[in-house]
Amino acid sequence: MSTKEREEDEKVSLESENVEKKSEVKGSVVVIMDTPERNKNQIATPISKFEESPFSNFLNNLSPIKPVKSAHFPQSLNTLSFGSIPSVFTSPHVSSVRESRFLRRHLLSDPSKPEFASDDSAKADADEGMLDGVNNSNDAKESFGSEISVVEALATPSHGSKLAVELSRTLNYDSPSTLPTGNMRGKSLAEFTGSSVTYIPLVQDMSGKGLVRCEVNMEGTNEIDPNKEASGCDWENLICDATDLLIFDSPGDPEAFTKATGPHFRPFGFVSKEMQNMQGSSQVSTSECGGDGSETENPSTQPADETQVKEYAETQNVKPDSSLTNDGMGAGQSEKTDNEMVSTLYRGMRRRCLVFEMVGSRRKHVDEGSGSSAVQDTDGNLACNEKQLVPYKTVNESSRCILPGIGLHLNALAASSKDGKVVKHETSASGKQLLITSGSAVSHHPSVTGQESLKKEACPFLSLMIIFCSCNLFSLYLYVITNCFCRRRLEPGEGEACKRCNCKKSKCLKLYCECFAAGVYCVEPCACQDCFNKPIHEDTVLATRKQIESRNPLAFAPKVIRSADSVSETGDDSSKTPASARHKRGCNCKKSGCLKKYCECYQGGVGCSINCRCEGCKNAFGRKDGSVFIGTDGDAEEEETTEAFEKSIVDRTSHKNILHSDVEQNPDFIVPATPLAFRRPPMQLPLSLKNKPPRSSFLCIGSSSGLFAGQGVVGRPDFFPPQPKFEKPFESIQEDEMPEILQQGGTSSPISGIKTASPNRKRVSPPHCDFANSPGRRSSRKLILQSIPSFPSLTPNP
DNA sequence: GAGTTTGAAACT
DNA sequence: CAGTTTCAAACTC
Repeated sequence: MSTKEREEDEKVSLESENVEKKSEVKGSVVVIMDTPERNKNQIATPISKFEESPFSNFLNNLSPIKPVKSAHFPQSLNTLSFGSIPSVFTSPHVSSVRESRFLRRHLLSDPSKPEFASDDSAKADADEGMLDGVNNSNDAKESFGSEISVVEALATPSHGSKLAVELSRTLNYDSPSTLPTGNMRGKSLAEFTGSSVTYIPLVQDMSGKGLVRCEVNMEGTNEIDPNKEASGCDWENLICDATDLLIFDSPGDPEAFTKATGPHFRPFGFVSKEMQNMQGSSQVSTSECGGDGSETENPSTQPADETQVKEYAETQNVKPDSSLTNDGMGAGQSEKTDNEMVSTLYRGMRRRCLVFEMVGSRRKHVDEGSGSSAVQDTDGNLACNEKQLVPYKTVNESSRCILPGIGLHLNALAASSKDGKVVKHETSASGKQLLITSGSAVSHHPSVTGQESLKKEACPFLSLMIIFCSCNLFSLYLYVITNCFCRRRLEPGEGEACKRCNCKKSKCLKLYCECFAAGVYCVEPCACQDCFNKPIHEDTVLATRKQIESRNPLAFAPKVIRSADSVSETGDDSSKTPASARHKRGCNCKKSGCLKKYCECYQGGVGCSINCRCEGCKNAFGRKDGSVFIGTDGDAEEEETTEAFEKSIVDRTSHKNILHSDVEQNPDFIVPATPLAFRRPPMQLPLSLKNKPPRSSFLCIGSSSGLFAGQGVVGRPDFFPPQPKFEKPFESIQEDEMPEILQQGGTSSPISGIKTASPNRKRVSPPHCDFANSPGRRSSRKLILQSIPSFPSLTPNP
């Protein structure tokens, strides 16, 4: 080519660039993008325009962050952030409500609407922005769920967190892929990366870390990921936590929740499960099941699809996900592009995993390329990411499936719960402690594998949060933080509660399996053989479950029914009710005298009842003949004990704490937590039946508390027999997550009848935490959850 | 950790 | 519904 030709070409390119710039500025979808390089160059101009905008100034003023290049900043905001930002702040309510609807939407919207985004940014309020945000949040949630595949889950978890994740992801990862549709995409990598990069600085700045990196990225890097990852800001932790909280808290929309939590939960998605998963995850970044959690959610749901899609995308350069791009990508796409495309695709395919996948892909790039400094940033983070990636890449489907994202989350929790120290470790390592400082912090672990990656992504999110906080969203921010604390506290207890089975012949598809019976998937800690109780085999699990339920509709209902009138945990009430609890079916003990855990009544911490056919009943909680007080009717005594017990509880800041203490006193206590897990009742199950097991982790929490209160009152105080296995799950979780409504909600479950009987029904309606109140009410939780957003009224209402 | 006991779950 | 078998947890050593 002669120089002349070159010049001409350059001219052409410049023109095209200008066109692009204009289009970008306008937010038009169609942008002519050629090569990444050009894009890089191009980025500057458009940005400059924005720099001067009042909005950008506003941002600059608001946040301590000082964009290395202000120009970038605005742009990033336009493309990425603002579309997504709203989502973050859109209170959980919004997310919960709208998530399902918009999940896919944001992909489209974001890309197409730079303007839109900008407008949104300008107007924090814009509904559209909120919606998009929601959409983003959805994705984030999902992804988050996978990571969390931690906790959500406190499962679940595990909703809100996803929002944050989503947000971050959209900002960081999504933006590149999603922003502009069509041509944008082709070129986008460069630009997007640029934009994303620009965005990153903001986040990093927030953390005070990586301006340099940002710049580096800006200059040349196609690899957004490294930077982003590298950005390991303190905020990450916060975000993660927040996300977790959000996730868990916002069970509101069942669908959204389901999506967010992931398919896993549908069948069993129990809170307890999540908890377990979380624990596992934290412990195991490497472990297949637990560790995978972060990755897993999607895998479980669509492992095969993912891989296939990914391969397809890579080989074909085709974007499987139509939503992502209208136009094909540029012919000369870099691998990154492909990867991102793929990731994007994944996103469409499986939302939750996206984040992780994204990370993985990026990481992949990084690995391929010279090790990016970014990675170094936080060893822990990196390690985590790698771990995630490894499983993701190498691990076959099964391994991935093992842990749904949520599951991972839960595992993390569990781990944390098990070993609070461990959790702390993680948190400390990442420097996340900001929020976690509280002693309860334990929980945070969820972060470990999945979370960290998420966290990194979240950084942008945080920055945005900060900005918005300034905009009267601060309250929301605080709320998130608060939730984080709460959540974490719970986690420990919950995590411990995780059930572990040792099934060898039942394939964990029979009620012999505690995990299955509890409505949770088996996790790493389980020593089961030929286990089918995993997200991978979701269909099988569901089918089996249905079958069992067809025989016995109450098969998965809590074995111990408590009809406590409980009062609010806060417990001022004298009414703290005694809880009357009984075993659903009664025991049939003949040799144990109902004094050992062989006896389900005893195990459940309840006395034997008329329903029992036991012989020589000596149940410490109450004999069949009623000689011992127990639960059912002897309110007076019970109340006293109960009150005392509750007092102790009340003193404790959170239920978790309670659990902790209880656990300490009585190790067994922990166990129950797992069962909670029913984060979600089996999807298809009729509400009436399914409701009982508190489906959502949140629910479980609430319910658990209720149960807890009831039980605690009755049996525990003095002699702690074994903690009721059944109820533990519920107990562990409690927390604020359960809105009263939920509790009150319906008593569709068979149990309800009993509950109603309880003496003190007076429900004071403490704001949140009434879980304790009505064990029975839980049954209808499912419905309630749907209708009610987990997040109370926090509504930030910007 | 292996073996025994126990009672629920599953089967007939 | 009752009897038997299977199963895995709980328990013991």
